[in-house]
Amino acid sequence: MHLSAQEEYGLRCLVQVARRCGEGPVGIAEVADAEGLSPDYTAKLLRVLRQGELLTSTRGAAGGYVLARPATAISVWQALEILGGPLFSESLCNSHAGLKADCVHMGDCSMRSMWTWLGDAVRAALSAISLSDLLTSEGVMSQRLQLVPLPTARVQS
Amino acid sequence: MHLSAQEEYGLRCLVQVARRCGEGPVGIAEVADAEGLSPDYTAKLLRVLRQGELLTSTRGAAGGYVLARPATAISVWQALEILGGPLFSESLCNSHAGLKADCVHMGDCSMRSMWTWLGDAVRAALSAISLSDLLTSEGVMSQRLQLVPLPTARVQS
DNA sequence: CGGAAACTGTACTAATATGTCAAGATTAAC
DNA sequence: GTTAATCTTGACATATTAGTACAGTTTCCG
Repeated sequence: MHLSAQEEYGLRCLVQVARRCGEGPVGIAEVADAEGLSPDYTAKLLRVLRQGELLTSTRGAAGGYVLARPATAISVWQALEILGGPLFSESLCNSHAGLKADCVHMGDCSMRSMWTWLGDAVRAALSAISLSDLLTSEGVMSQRLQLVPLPTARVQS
Repeated sequence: MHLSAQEEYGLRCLVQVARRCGEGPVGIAEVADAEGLSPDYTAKLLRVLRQGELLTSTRGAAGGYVLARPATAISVWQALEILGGPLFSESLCNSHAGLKADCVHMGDCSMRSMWTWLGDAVRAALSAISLSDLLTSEGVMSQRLQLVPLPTARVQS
């Protein structure tokens, strides 16, 4: 269970645009420089975010990207969904059927409950964090998150 | 943020062994058949689990695998850690430095707080679910998990 | 206009993950 | 002992993901 490169870098690029909100369109070169990525790769990531309707672009000289909505109205979850898809969905069952046409557990699968539950939990957690929340320092962010109790799930046996 | 094939299939193979606990060593062919995977691939997955010390094997005729510990003493998290590594660790920063030697956010990174927090939450949640919990039906599992409140994180702005 | 700045699209190469294969090693049973 | 069943290992082929390259299009500005 890993973050993909596109999710990690894509989110960082999105935050860079958010950080410059109100200063006019942000150029690819500017974001690339701020993140230490190649302009070509940065262009690709910003393109994905634009196609996902999280950014809008203006072309031509002095062009660039701006957020499609206020930073408070874009959640980390929305960004991740566009950059890498959901943690768990019914497609996991379809794509992990092994050699068979359908997964052997299609009828009844205790793991499916677990993944669905975990996916819901992660989605809920990351939906509550907006891009604007990330425009702070690590210390402040850490403190804010500490105010939230961790999900100490305990299965009732 | 996806489950890797090794995590998904590996966990399923581990559960198959757990399910046959007490019936003597479980063969690769038996697990492969139960999961609809090729014997070769199944062998690879069981190997990883053995190297991670979740299974022990006996070689030769009538050989096979058994759990290294009782099913109640193996958590889903432990299995996932062996099969695919952690969701987030310091290595994410090192491996996502872009073109630079170090990540440009090495000093201060609000996202690092977030990933650490999420990683801790997922670890806590999956550490509380044991292999024996998965030896039930989807309906029962679903009900049990419903008793657990989802982590409805809310960042205090 | 004409040229420079800047995004767009597609194709390509490189790295990683997925899954297969074959030869080797160990044990039970006869 | 010999044989057959069974795990072990490392190398390999394939698929997916990561990242690069470059020619094309749009807009600003003189």
